[in-house]
Amino acid sequence: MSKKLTISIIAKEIGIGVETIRYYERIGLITQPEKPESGYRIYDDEIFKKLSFIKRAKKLGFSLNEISDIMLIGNKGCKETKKIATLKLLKVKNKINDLESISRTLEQLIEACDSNSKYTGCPIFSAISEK
Amino acid sequence: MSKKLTISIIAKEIGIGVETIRYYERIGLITQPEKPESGYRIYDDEIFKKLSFIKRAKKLGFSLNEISDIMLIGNKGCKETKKIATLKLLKVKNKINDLESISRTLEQLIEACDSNSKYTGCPIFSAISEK
DNA sequence: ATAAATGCCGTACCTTAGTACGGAGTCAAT
DNA sequence: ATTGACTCCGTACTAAGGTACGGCATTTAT
Repeated sequence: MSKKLTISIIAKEIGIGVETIRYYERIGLITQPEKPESGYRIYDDEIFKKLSFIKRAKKLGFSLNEISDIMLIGNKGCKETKKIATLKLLKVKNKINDLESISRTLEQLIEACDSNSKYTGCPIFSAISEK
Repeated sequence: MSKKLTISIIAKEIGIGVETIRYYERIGLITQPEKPESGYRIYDDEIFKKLSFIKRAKKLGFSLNEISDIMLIGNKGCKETKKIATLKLLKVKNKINDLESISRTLEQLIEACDSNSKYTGCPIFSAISEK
């Protein structure tokens, strides 16, 4: 007989924690499998697809909530899924802009530290202090 | 007599919540001012400088913990402050890279949705599904 | 003088995505 | 048969940065 797909087998295979799977079940992201009288979860192969889907979607920056929506919409609601992705893209781009502005400022300040004579205090501290 | 600098005056002036100031005091980011027998916090002008400092440092992406460190180091520990800023810059750049990769992928997927014939399902869903 | 506004404190709650724990039951191997 | 590994469940905890609440005291304005 082939090995039973217990939660730790799945977790190891996918590369996440047992508790993470239980957590996904708790929040309804995946459904709990039928359990025999022992009470142990026994999964079928579908779980690999689902957890891999979640893993890949997470890499694309989607939150578990968004992933839940995308899975519910499925393969037929392209318009809705595109909308979710478009909103996400917008948020990502805004975030990039914010971070790039921060990055530029930090670079300048660090540069100023390097070319700093000892007598004028810390350019970074001064920049944050100054009105 | 000039107005007493109560917590709500300060909060309004700086543009943060009263609870936020209390929170900053709780975590030791700023010190609670002396309180007269009434028990009310009465601030002096210094608080404006400190809260403005915090606000600006937050805009530069520093966490409250980092801000606490930077304030403690003050104007004379440029080397240390520069180190904090350099680490932050690194983290910011890494984050930007992550987000840019996500952004590119999302753009491609959204594009694929636009040029999608009705019969092939949702390119976004497919992309996340596919092994 | 009285009512409204503001203040106090401690605690709980929020978000997101998990992680940890404790006590009990079960499964696999020796 | 017993040990050790695995599983169950519910609950609490984590990070970070706050926000909200309840009950009471005080201050300010009318």
